Parts: sequence; C-alpha cells; structure tokens
Amino acid sequence: MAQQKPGKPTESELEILQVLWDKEEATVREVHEVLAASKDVGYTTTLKLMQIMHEKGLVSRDDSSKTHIYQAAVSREKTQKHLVGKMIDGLFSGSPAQLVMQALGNHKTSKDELEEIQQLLNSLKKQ
Amino acid sequence: MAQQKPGKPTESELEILQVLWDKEEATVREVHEVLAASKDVGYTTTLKLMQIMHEKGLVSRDDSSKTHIYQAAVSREKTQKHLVGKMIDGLFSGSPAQLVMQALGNHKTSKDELEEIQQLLNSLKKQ
DNA sequence: CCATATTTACGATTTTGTTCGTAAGCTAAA
DNA sequence: TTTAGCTTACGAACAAAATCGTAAATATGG
Repeated sequence: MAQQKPGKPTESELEILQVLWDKEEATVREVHEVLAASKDVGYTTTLKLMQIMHEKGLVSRDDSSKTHIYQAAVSREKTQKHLVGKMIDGLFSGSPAQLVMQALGNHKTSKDELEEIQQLLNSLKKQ
Repeated sequence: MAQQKPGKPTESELEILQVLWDKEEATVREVHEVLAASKDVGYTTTLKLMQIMHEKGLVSRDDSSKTHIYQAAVSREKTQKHLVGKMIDGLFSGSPAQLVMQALGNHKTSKDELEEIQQLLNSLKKQ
C-alpha cells in the first residue's frame, strides 16, 4: 500500500519531481533524458527511482498503455512549504525572517523581484 | 587526514551543530542531553556522530583532558548560506525571491521582523 | 583502596538511498 | 516471421548514514 502522507523526497527524487512539475506529465524516458543531460546516470536507475516514488505515493501513473505515463502526486507548493519549514526550524531557530535575510542578503535579486517582495511585505504589514 | 573543505552536513550532524553553535562549546554529554530531550537516541550514537564529524572537520575538539570539549568548526552563517543556496537552486529554479515569498507567505512573522526585512529591502532597492 | 560511574574507541549491524544488470514482454520494421 | 529496439519488473550489489553493544581507560566517592 502506498503511504497516506508521502514523506520528504530524497535529493534524487526531488530532481525527478522538478521535471514532472515542469512537464505536467512524462514518461520515464522523458524524465531520464532531462536528468541525463546534466548528470551521468543509467536509464534503469531513473526507472527504478520512479517506481519507488510510485510505491511511496510521490508520483501517480497511468499504466493503461505499455509505456507508463507519470505525474507528480505532491504539489510543488506543498513540497516547498514543507522543506522551507524544515529549514527554518532546523537552521534558523524557527525564524522565517532570518531565512529571508539570508536569502536576500546573499543572492542577487532583480528590481522587479524586490518590488514583488515589497508588495507582499506591505500586505503583511497591514494585518 | 581531515577534509580541507568539509562537505554538507547530514541532518543528524546539523542537529549537533545547532547545539554547538548555541553553546559555543560543549562535551558529548552536553550535546547528547539536548538531543535526547527531543528524540530517542543513545549516548554512544551521539558520541560516534561527533567523532565522525571530527574526522570530517565539521567540529574541532580539545582532548587535552579526559572529557573532550567540542566546538563547531564551520560557521552557522557559511552553513546557512550553503544550504539556502542549494535550496534555491534545487527547489526554486534559482530564484531567491521565490524562496522569500514562500517563507514570508507561509510562516508567521512578527511586526518587528517585518520591519527588519523592510530595512534590508530598502537598502537593496537603493543600489 | 575498591566499587561504581563516566568516558572514549571501535566494530558490527541496521536502515536508507542509489545504481545497475538481466530477463521477459511488446512493437515496429525489414 | 524474425530481428532489433524499447519497455517494465525485479533482485542484487553498493554506498552512505545512523544506531548501538562492548571493552578499555580514567575518574570519583565511599
């Protein structure tokens, strides 16, 4: 039985989820080709990982035709939220602001993006 | 030989680093007591982990007396920067702003902290 | 001084994640 | 129809991380 609440994806699983989030749906081959472009990995490795992810409930698949078609079963947003939360707890003593400062202070951000953050900040300050 | 550039700490290693960052320095027992307060783990497990971290160069230790005294050998800031960078690349398509939005949007932040972020934002916008 | 407790060292085991070889089944093309 | 290529399934090997048992050394306190 697949898990009710799929746990945190591993690093390799996350790479695969990225592809599925981008493509909406994909075969093992399609996912593999994206991965193989940036790292050296065998086809059956990708296949196996996706099978395991299926068991865990991280992806769903349509196996009505020979070549199975996969989709992410966990949302990008939920996963981001989960992992960011873990990072805030584990590395920033529970303070989201500290994480924000770290991210903004150390990584280049465009004017447009700063403006977007400003908007969000304004709406948060109003409450 | 210890590594020149200690790699990314594992999750368990991170927990230990937290304690060392907070306490400045600590014995295995002191670290262990903090960990044991929130999870079920044996003393020798903590010991072994700290020994491994010493081999890797993640912590330094003073073993001039019987009971060794440990310190973090990697800074909180460097580690944060490293892991936040990885998260931005791996989960937010390289956009720090997206991470910031996620952190601010989903996690409670006090007025004071919002103001602090505003300050930083102002100084970034001036450039 | 002796018994008890605490500490380190070390190895063994377990668990989790990753990688790949091989076999079996389809499909398409020659 | 036969061959070549692609697919899934599955198990095995490997690697990394975590856990703990045991022994030896050192302190502590009665």
